[in-house]
Amino acid sequence: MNKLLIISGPTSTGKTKLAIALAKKFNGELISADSRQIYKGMDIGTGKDHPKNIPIHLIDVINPNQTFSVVEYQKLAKSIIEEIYKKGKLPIVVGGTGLYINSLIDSQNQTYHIKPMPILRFFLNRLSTKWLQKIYSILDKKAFDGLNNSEKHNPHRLIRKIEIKLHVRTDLRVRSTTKIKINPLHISLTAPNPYLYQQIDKRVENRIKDGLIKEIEKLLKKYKWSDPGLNTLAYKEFKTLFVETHRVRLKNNKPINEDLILNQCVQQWKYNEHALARRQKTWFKNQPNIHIFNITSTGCYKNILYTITKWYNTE
RNA sequence: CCAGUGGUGGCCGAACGGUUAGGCGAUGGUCUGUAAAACCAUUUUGAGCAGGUUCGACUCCUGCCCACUGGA
Repeated sequence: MNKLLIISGPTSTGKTKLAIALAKKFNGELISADSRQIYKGMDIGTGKDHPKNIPIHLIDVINPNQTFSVVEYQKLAKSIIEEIYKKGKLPIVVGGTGLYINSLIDSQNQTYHIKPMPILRFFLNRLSTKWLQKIYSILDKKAFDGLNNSEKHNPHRLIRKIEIKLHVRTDLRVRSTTKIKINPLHISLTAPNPYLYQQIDKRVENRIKDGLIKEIEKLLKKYKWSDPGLNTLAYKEFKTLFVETHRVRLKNNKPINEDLILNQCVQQWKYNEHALARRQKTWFKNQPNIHIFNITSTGCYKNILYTITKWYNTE
């Protein structure tokens, strides 16, 4: 059966490094499952720091002003996986975007075939959460009452639910997208929060040194802050810095302390990365059929290798 | 040494003579076409120190300590 190896985990646990080593060992080809590295030109901030001679699929596929979503990811990734099978190699999916990974292994019960309706979204986007709740509860009272608190207050989620409810039921028969059966192994790395935070902070500092600010300047020549790509950690935190310095340059009054603002942005960025890591941990923690390894425990990599080898050698 | 200003929960920061805002952080969680997104919950009473006024003080008064600013 077609095997699919997945390496996931929160940010800065060393997924890519591990995946590269495994690709060499098992004759594999890498596919990124990273919702940010798909953007071209966002290199330092999203950490595309793997060796140049190792190709990874699904990095640099769109521009920061283009929208992208799981469904596009699913389509692209699936076709790449099939090609890799044709070559007789092992596809290795590596990344921290849990939703993207799930779209590859758990393809049942999905509403992905229901397309977004831009006009509808345009209107719903300017309504308050209260109104969205009202609309959804009118459309489907039972489903609305069944929502938990967090979903009830989440405008994004409510809009999509309304969209699904309103969609014209033409293609209700879900065309089965899975032509091939796969046998996945999901390996996920983790580490205690204090350790992760330390790694994250270190990496953040390095990215500043590597010229992140220059990269942002370059991006801003072509793109706007409101473009989807720029709503990303490592970029969005610096919006105040750029907006402030720009404003001051225009008015030319009261020199501001740029270093101070820069430091504040960097601190905010670190905090946001911490929160991201936490969210990723709670996501992966609850996935079925996942093998989680703590990278700070002894024999971790040996155990991973053992698990993979066992799976790799079965039919 | 004198004067002014100020000392609030892990941090920032309000209001107020009588149920202590809010933000950040931290922690746990939600999730199926924006996911590095968006969202939920928990962090329940602390006022520099010592007194005093008051039925009641974080809030008013006195002394001391500390910080910052200005003056000698």
